[in-house]
Amino acid sequence: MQTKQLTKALMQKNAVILIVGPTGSGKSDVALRLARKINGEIVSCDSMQIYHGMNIGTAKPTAKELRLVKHHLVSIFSPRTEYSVYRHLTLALKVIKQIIRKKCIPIVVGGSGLYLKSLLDGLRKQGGKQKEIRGLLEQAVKSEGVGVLHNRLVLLNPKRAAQIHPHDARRIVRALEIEESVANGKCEAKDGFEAGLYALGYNPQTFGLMWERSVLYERIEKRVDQMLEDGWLDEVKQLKDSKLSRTASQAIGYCELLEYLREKKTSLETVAAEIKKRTRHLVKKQMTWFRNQDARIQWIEVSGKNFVSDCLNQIMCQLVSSSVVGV
RNA sequence: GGCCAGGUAGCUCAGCGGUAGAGCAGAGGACUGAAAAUCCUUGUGUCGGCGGUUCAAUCCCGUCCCUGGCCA
Repeated sequence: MQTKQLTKALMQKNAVILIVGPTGSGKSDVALRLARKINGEIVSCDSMQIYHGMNIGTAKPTAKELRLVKHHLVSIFSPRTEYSVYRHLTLALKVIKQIIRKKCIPIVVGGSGLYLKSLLDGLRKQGGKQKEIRGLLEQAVKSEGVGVLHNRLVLLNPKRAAQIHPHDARRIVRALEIEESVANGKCEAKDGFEAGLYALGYNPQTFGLMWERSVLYERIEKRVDQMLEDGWLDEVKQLKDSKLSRTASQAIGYCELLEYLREKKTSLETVAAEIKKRTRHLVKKQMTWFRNQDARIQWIEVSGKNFVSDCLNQIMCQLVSSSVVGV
């Protein structure tokens, strides 16, 4: 099958290709090659790459790569803004629609599990962050303890309470925030649903890149060193005066490097080790998520130097066979 | 060479006459508007070697080895 035909077939089927996997798995490289081959545009599904000024540490595609293929939802917000799953879902859906209208194939790339899941399956409409209510609840966690709040949730919404561990303050606060904002009439009852790709009639094809963990760990450690060599510290210096939002400040490495710049209490080596550690934790968490959360992912075992080409071939084969068979 | 302090889980260290425990790392898991976040589960290791005292020694005594500090 010619790639032109494939593109056409994919378009007719309303296909959206998704490439997922842990950080450092090479998703972006594979996606870039695929996009060039089948006339695709890339939609980032990454909670940190949406911030401009945070490039090296979030492993964004290079300027050259960004020029080569159209990328969406990369560097579109200031690190001072808060971001959320919901916001990402609405933006991503909009962008995907536009790409298809242009007769291109959307290729979603990312490692943020929840973002991917919400994009595929949608999100319950339950009202956004209620600043005052959440603030009070967070106070209450400090003064009364999580246990008290969990008990309150048990009374208000026993079903939800049963799903959340009594120590998980963050989720308990959010759940109570929803209950209370509905009770206060601050938002509508929460039975609506924000549809995802499946419900909207798209045809998602999800591929996952899976490495042997120890090999991926090695890649990641090298990558952190490389980022520092590439001037990550200078990038962080630029951010020094702009207060990172609650969400942006969660990005691995940025807070650590800012602290290092502020008061050189430890060596850069120690900071680098800490960054590597957090990244390893991330990889592990992502692997757990993808392994258990979504059975629809078509896994591709990755290894070796030519993994980008190998992956690309496998994905092309799968796409061809699925459009011939007619998924 | 002398004196002192140490040698306990992969790492940092608690402990103490009845054969051990925390934090971190590692592993597994959860996940519905902060997700690169948040939370849960999981610890047998010649307690440096060898001798001795004791019913019993990681713990006391002797000795040897190793590490750090101070004095020569």
